[in-house]
Amino acid sequence: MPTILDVAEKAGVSRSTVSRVLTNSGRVDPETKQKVLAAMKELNYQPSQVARNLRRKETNLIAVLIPCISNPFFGSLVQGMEEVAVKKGYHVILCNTGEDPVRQMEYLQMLERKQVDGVILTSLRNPLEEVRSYLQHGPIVLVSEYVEDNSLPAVVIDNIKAAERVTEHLILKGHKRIGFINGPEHIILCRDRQKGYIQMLENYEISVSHDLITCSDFTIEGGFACAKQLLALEEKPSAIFAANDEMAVGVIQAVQEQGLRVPQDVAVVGFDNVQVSKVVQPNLTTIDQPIFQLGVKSMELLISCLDGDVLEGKRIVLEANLCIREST
Amino acid sequence: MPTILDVAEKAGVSRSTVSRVLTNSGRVDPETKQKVLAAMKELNYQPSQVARNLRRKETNLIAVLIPCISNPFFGSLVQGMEEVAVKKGYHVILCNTGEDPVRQMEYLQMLERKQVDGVILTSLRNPLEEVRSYLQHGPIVLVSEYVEDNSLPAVVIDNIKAAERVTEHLILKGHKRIGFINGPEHIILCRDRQKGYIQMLENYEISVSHDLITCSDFTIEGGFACAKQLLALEEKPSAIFAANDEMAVGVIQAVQEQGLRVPQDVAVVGFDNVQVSKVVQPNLTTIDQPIFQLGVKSMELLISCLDGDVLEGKRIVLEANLCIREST
DNA sequence: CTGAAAGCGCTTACAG
DNA sequence: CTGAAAGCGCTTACAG
Repeated sequence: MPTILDVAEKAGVSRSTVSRVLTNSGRVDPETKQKVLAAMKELNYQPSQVARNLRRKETNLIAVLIPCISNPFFGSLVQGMEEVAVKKGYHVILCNTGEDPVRQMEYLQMLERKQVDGVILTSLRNPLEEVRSYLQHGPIVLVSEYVEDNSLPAVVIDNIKAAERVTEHLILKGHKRIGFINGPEHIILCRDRQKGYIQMLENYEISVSHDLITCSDFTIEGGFACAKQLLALEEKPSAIFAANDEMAVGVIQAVQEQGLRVPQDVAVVGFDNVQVSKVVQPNLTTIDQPIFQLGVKSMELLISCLDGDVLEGKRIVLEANLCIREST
Repeated sequence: MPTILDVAEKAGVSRSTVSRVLTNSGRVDPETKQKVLAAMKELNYQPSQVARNLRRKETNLIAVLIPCISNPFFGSLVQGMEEVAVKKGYHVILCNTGEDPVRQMEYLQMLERKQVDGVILTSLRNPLEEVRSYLQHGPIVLVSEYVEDNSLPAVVIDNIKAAERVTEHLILKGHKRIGFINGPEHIILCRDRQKGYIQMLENYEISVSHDLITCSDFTIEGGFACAKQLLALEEKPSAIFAANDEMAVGVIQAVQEQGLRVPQDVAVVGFDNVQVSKVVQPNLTTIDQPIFQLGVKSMELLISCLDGDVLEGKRIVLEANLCIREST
């Protein structure tokens, strides 16, 4: 592989000069520049990114930590991030945590070892203190996740408001016994969705019944199991709100398995508006989460940090609308 | 940030020695080692990966080029790759090409610039010659894609055989007019699926009717449009085989929109066995492609190349079985 | 406008 | 078992 020195020799200049044309910095005589360019072409020269990185103390790499890339929600999120990153001269290192706190910390160490310039987190599985200690090595941005004290910048939707909308929609349709299937409770956005659900019931002076509130794992199977449990209650719910679309699909399957109809016997609402919501029969009423945009904005935010912007505690909130289809 | 020199000073040794304990190479007096370890701990030292990379001329990074990470098929594929990579001390750089040949070449340049040690490609959108010219800079492995001359190692399924199985299954169910909706024809695996379809028709001496063969883009909408076209024929097909599950979902929607039933009026088969195949009603008969395993094997193959194995032209073929459900 | 020199933070023969 | 020295391939003040 030719190095910068080979180019310099071939062009009859010093490597400083080659470097200048490489980085387009400093004044270079146009004629000299042509000679250098010609030499580079002739040798088929490509600068070593690693050497440049060591010198400049940057990597142009961003670590993106997500629970599971085979989940379409995270797929869209990462897609948004990647497009922005490439446009700005960065690349994305994909880090599947499998929700494992240990692996999350291992990936965070990439920041410390100067393997990446910054990190985007989609879920916080470790004490905030510990995560924050990595900030000395580079910026960290949260997406679809945030911390109450705003000590880390975040890009989110208003999950409380979204869940309120869903609940109000069901109430206005005449439902009073509304089941709720939440995701894992350690996730703040799940707690928010539950808050919104409860808040809106209270707004309409509907008593909150705790046997109607269940909790699962964001999978079809999980939603199915919770729905069976809810449908086995003395006083069955006439509507079920699941905290994501996959679980809502499981709910529909459980309802139909009991010989009941959606929405006539049980109305169902999901959350996210991923592809399955338009495939399942009946099509799912859901919250249209701007997944791709969440990815875009989070990467833009991170890169603006890297460019020197200070935005401790900045929180960007995107709009998420209710998308009414056949299941309610 | 502390460097190796800071550690050396604190421990009262040379940086060579620190480096030796860092890399666990060469003989180091146990006592000296303890001193060094203690100094590292005290300074909270982490070696710079970039400096090590420059010196060792490796990056421990793999570029994975895929058309679109928000597609669950590629999500599962990448998940398999990432797990293997991390286990072996590598990280994955995610490269979304959007099927754009120009972007594909740009990403390939990462190999030349020594930003990555190797590349995995899921689709070849550029002349083989050009892609092969990058081999001088590092290994390239294909997955779910291959080249006829085996000049690049590949991990695949036997798409001809799989399509034959599908077609035979339909024939044995009594179907004689079987529509086929293929993916983009420039993709070799699509050409193979079509070959299998035609081959099996010929085996059973069923004439191949070219108005029954259509071609689309692997999306639900694309499958829907092709199905409408097929269903508008004078002699309608009694079964439709789509080259992936998304298009098969579109087929089911088109059939049902016409007031026809699946499978009684039109049987439908997909390909891949992704999540939607179990959500759509009726559940889809499909080819169960070992997606995650394709990812695993391709990364293992690439890393074995990096470890020095020579495997030009190696082709690994995984099993893919027919998964019969309600749509046939 | 251009070059000589130092330095980014490691690793690795080579001596001892 | 340990250290001094060279070097990976760039970039960047500093002189001129």
